[in-house]
Amino acid sequence: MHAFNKYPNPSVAIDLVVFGYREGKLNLLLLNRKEAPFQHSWTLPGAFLQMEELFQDTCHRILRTKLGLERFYLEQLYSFDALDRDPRGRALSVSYYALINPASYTTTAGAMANDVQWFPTEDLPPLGFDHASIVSVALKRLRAKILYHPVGFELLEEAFTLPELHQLYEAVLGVSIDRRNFRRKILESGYIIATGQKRTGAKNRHPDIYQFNKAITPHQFHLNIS
Amino acid sequence: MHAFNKYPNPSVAIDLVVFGYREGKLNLLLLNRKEAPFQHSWTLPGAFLQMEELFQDTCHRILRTKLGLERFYLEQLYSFDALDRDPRGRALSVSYYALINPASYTTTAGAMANDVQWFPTEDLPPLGFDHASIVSVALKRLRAKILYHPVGFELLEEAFTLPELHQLYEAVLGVSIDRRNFRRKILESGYIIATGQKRTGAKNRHPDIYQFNKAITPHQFHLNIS
DNA sequence: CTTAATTGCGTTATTATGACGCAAACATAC
DNA sequence: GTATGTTTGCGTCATAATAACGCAATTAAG
Repeated sequence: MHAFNKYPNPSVAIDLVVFGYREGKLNLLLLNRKEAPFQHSWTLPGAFLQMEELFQDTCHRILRTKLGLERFYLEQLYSFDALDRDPRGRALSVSYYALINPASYTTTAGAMANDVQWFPTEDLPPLGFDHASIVSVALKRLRAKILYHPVGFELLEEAFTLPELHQLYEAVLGVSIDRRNFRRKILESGYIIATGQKRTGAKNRHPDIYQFNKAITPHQFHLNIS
Repeated sequence: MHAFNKYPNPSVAIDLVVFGYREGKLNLLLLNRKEAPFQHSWTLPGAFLQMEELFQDTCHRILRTKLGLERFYLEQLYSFDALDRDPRGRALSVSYYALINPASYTTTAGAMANDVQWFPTEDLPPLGFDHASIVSVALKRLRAKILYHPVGFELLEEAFTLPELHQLYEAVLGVSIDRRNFRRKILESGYIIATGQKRTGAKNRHPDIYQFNKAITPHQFHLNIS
């Protein structure tokens, strides 16, 4: 496999915006770079696209090998092209975003895992390269997507309660949503099914445990947050 | 400007899905290739990204120089990465879609303009490369976008009537929309303003002429087609 | 001055939404 | 066992949005 046009080609990086929901807040997995440029700066985990790789292959390489993540939702975000986005020379970034459940993430599994840390999205450190713009686009995309498509579940355990899902939506969107109307909308969508079990332990009423309904045909629902 | 990572880099093509509204139908501008690969096949107009170019620069180069288009709406669509999408070797495609008003397009202005032709989207010829998938993604995007964002106007003249806009929406979405409810929704959105003039010539009642309201603050409207 | 077609405006039944009330469930304290 | 404080689950109701129409005004042609 080889490139073929007579002009020189830019480098192509794949950068990942990895979202996780922790302690009631939307978090981002950032990497502390060990080498220049942006040494000791926080950046999005990424890698250069290899000649034989699909974008998804590179994403999997980063998520699995470098970070030690096995289960994730992955979607292409946007491609970035600023001429000066990498001080080493011309480098495009084809960026993806991933949704993971942090509980299934052991921080020691991957090659980079020790240099990686969760940050709440509302309290991010300065980011190297143009990664702040990438994060901004990713947040906008996630907030738009979660209103109409069933992606919230990707950030939770397989079994979850409606109050948990409700708090997740409030954290992601940054607004407060009426608990009872939220329940009605989500249940009417058919995307979640009760398991019959209840989450025990709390000192108040034990909420029902639900699961994502994999059997349902994909469709939009409308959460209509104003 | 130069690439810098130690591995060879893939070629990066920019491919354009150019939409136009002609004779009551949504059309696509396709290019008949003069050289291999896919000689004599219809393809999306495109070019290779040059080292100093932004994606938009390449898009403008294609639209202005090659096709002779001056006014257009342009938005990044998606990036494509199949290993075999170009028989010459590894080539990514960062694709954009453009909305233009075909009436403002003289088919002789650009370098490629003579090899270019409009095709209704529901009757496309076989396309070279992976351009059929790109078109499919573009159609999906346009149909989703036109429901909530004011992009329909980009396909019409500056001055247009509500029946024209109505037919455009029906053509793009491929569904029939109640004329009177459509009028109400669009007018309530505030995105169009009456000029006070009427389109003359028809043998029936002359419809009012409207313009896109550039002064309005961007917001979503909900056309809610089911 | 009809006729046929299209535009613009309006009505109404139905549905969806937002803002709540309230009892059931649970652990803890008494 | 009973009371208390808190959260969950279910339901109500006024209001807004929607879908499905009716109908008169407007125009050129007959």
